[in-house]
Amino acid sequence: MNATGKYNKIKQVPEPTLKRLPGYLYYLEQVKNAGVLNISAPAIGKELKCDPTQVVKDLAVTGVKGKPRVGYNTFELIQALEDFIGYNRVHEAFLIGAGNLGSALMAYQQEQPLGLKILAAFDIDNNKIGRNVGGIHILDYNKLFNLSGRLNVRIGILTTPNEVAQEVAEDLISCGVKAIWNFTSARLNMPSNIIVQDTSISSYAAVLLRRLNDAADNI
Amino acid sequence: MNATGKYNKIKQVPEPTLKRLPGYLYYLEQVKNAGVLNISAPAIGKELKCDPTQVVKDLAVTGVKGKPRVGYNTFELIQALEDFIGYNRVHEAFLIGAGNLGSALMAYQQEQPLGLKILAAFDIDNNKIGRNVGGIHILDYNKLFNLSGRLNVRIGILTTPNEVAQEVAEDLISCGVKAIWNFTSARLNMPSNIIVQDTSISSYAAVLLRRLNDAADNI
DNA sequence: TTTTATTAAAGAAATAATTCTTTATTGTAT
DNA sequence: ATACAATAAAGAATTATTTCTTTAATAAAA
Repeated sequence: MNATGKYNKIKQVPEPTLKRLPGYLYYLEQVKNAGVLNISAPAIGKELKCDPTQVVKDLAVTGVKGKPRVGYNTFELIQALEDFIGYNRVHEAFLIGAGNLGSALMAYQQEQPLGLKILAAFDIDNNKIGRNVGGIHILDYNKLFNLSGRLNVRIGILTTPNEVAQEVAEDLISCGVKAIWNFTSARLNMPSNIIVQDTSISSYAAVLLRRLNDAADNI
Repeated sequence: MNATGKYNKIKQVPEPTLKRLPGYLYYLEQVKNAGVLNISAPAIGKELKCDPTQVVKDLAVTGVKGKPRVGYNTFELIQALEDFIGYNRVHEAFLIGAGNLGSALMAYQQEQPLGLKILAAFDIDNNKIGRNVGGIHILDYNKLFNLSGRLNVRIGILTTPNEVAQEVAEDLISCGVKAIWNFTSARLNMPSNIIVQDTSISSYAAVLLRRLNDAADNI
């Protein structure tokens, strides 16, 4: 039962749509900076090389209404997309595993906002502990439990070696984390109420390599 | 017309399947190291928390045949997966943009093989040029054209700022690159014969944030 | 040897996502 | 004013992907 008092089916927005939203946002920022007040779905579709009706459907998830012959209000659309994704709220996160990938993410979020604020990073390597990457301190992993008791961090970023991924993920949820952004290749075994977002770089590499191979086969 | 002399529909393997393959491979390596000679689809499915028939369908793309009541030969399956993805061939790549993300990828591929060999990285920043990350030299971007003339590199990894992504991508294809692994948020405008693999970190962040928000709505 | 349980493989059904079609709206031009 | 063209929105059809069902094969047990 939700706030409206009705049992309504939770119609989750499809993942492909969600993934396209930051792309629209990036383009719309450009458009806004160019001083364009209104933009139509066909115009967006043409620029982003995708179907205009798909643009309309994707943008509809934000609830913003466009006007025929005018399009959407650029500013309103940007605002709505940011709201919908969650960029206008503060999402605090811990990062575990300050290796290459972890450090990169810490540095990256400085220049490219991802909508989350990494409060601290944790590692077990004494060479890393105490250092600072992208404004984020790397702390001893043992301090995770103590620190999470005081803060209410709901997002854990997992950039550890594959071997310890499951173990660390379990630690994170025992610290109150509700969503895990998993960059390892390990498939995590988590309770159903925990959100796991797998982002395996090697998966993308595999797709690329295979597609290249397909192309070579069909010359 | 292909090698068999028949016009057969190029049935591309679905992207979701391709993305799952490295996961199987990672798990199978573990299993092999544990000395297990045969493994069944239900066993894999149970461990990886996915449908056993999907495992069967996914593995079928490699052409490996399993035996009823026995499963698949672990070694044969690993070999076939590596072959199918393309890990057993050398895929040379150039990386453009040795910033945070680019450097991370260079360092990362040392410890976590992605099936490709980054021959060199390029940047326009004099502070980066001449340095070495993960065994890869960072060269002046102007040298790209000269170097690509001598080497036959088919993969370009794009980790530049969004603003120059399109321009650099065009340079890459004029250098003979056939596939672009695009880490920027820019939507690239490329000829249809060029393979573009978009891997936007912010897309994943967006999905995670939204799902977390969905969960909060339904408490 | 015969039965039984397990499993891969192939096909069917269901679901999810995209693309296509129609309708209604609205600003612009006549 | 009136007609026209462009466009958002809603729904239908198509396509892709996943899940379910059936079948056939095979090793192990009786």
